[in-house]
Amino acid sequence: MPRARNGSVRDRLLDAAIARFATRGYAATSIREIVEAAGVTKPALYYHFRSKEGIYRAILDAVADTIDATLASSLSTAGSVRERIDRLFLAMWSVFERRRPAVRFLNSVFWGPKQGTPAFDLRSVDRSFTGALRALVAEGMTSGELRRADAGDVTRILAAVLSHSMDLALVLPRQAQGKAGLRRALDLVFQGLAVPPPHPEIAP
Amino acid sequence: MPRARNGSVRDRLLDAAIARFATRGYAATSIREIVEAAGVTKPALYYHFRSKEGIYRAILDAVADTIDATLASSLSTAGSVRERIDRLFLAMWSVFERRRPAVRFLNSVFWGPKQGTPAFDLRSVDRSFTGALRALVAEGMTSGELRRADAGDVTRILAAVLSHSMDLALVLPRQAQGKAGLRRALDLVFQGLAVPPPHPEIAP
DNA sequence: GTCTATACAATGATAGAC
DNA sequence: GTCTATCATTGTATAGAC
Repeated sequence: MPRARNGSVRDRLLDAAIARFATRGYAATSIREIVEAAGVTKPALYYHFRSKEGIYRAILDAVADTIDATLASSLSTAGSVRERIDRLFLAMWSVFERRRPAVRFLNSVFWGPKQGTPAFDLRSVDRSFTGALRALVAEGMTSGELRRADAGDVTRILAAVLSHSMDLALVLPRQAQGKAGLRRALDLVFQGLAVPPPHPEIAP
Repeated sequence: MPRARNGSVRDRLLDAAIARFATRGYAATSIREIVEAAGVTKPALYYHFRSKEGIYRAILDAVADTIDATLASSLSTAGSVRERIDRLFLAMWSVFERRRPAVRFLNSVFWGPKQGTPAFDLRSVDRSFTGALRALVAEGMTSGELRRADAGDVTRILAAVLSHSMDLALVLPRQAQGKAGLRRALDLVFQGLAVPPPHPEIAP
């Protein structure tokens, strides 16, 4: 007999599937596990999502939409380029904290092996984010706020910092530094890790 | 009838399993796929590795050993801290290029969801690398070569750059920049992305 | 919309011959 | 060491009652 739970059957199925897909992976998660965790039976899942692939797509669609919306709403042009990059990254971090299992799942789909899943193209989400960041970087170079360098290189470094912060929080929480650590990391990459050489004007 | 191939049956099984585990994941890869790709039958795999888990462990053991050995052999104390960090990273990049599928698999085991696999602790490999890098960072701060900051923060930034370079090469090869890109990224993070403020000594 | 019961394919693993 | 043949289990999915 199914156990009574809060929320609609559909939402409980989604939550259960997200949790399992995120921690055990898509291929290793069975329909049986999902429906038991949701407190329903198999036909309920097939009624709402048609197939295992169906619930997979529903999850990815939703989280991709969340990210796109966050991106769109955090791209105001107020402030310096540095301030706008900070704002973008902290908005992404908030999504990550609010929807941790879903973001973890999306991350594993994007970077991980194809676990017998049909192609679900997340590159458009990546392009939206990378494109926005790269535009900010290019603007910073034009305005003289950022050092002139390859805009792609700089974009990749910034993306690496955000991505690695999330990965650490997911896999090695004891090493993770949270939002404050992300801020410190941004400070460091903008400032540079090396001690700067003496300024040319005061050299003999 | 099994197809004749080069190499021992054991090695062919390992190669086939690595390729499948790296691209499709552990859980989504069946014994049948592995043995067919290797040109042998199932009992051959069970003879050499006892179980699916056995071949999984054999692969991870081997690649973890390779990384540990690379780490140990690239830690000479010659040169500046910056030169030694470059040397360490480029050595890791070489392992990555030589054993791309195996490293990809190891990466997915470390960062990805547990795909129904028993615990295989790769944290010791991570600690070896992170520990060596962090020691270099601390030395650079003591000697005045690196800006004083939290050594953990700096270590994480450097690790992020290496990790993200590899991830890009695996998943988005068109965006990846290879070894030269890794060098440029290191230059940028040491130098800093921002234009430095005017030197204090020449300020009014 | 959700259930009970079940169909049917694929999987990990093994016995026993050679 | 490697094969053929086979097994028990698990997996996705569906029919039909309510």
